[in-house]
Amino acid sequence: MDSAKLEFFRGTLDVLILKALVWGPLHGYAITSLIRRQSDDALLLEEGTLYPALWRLENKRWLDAEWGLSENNRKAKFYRLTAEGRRQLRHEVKTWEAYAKAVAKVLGATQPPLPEEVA
Amino acid sequence: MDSAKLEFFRGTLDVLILKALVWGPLHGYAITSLIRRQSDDALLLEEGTLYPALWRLENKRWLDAEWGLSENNRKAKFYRLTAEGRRQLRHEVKTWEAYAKAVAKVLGATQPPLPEEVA
DNA sequence: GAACGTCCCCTTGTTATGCAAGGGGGAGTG
DNA sequence: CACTCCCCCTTGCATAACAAGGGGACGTTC
Repeated sequence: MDSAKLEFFRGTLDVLILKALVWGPLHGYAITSLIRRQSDDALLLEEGTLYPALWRLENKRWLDAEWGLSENNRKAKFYRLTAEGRRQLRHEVKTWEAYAKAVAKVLGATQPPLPEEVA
Repeated sequence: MDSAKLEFFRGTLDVLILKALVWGPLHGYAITSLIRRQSDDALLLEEGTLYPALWRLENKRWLDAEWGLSENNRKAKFYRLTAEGRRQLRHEVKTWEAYAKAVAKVLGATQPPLPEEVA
């Protein structure tokens, strides 16, 4: 099947990026690869999606950035979680889990609802 | 915590509506209550969200609608799954499950990625 | 030395979807 | 009478993700 589009799950992007940076400072390209790999190629991040998102998160002080050199000796911008970013990550993970669970409940229902539930 | 906003999970709405109608034809208000109840009040559907969505789904021929009388003897528009809507439901459930699983993989990772995965 | 693939950053324009905030009306209850 | 629940709908807004660009530098291959 087609690789999953993030479009369908707006808001998931932020938490994925925050989570990726838990492993240490990464540049944009590495964030993309990391998320792709850890999701077994299911989550493919467009660059036109990633960079505005990074800017957004940096603007909220959840990330800070610093220019440096990549492993391949190229100019690259490294992003790092701030303390607030770490808090935000915990919060968003909880939000995601609660939401996913709620959706799973509805989608997984195999018993028809009681009549008064429909009324 | 604040009740979950669907905003964070765009696209989930359609599959939830489709699933709700598996139990039989329902009017808009009943769809809202059903989803709310089955999710234990986690998923709250705004009317300004629901009705445009219903129109959209009807337009795609996944639903058809018919005026009738509610359980309380009021004028109400009943929506019903079409055959194509049923197919779509199965498809979207799979998409959701794959996506949720992929996100869970990334968010649930407890081991730092191997260096070459980051490079 | 030209061409190609990989690495790395970014912008602009478009589209869609969910939200907020309205409006209307009818039935039943205190 | 006022109020709450039931039931339908619209308009305007914000914003996130996509598509589709552009740029540059390094390595390897032919």
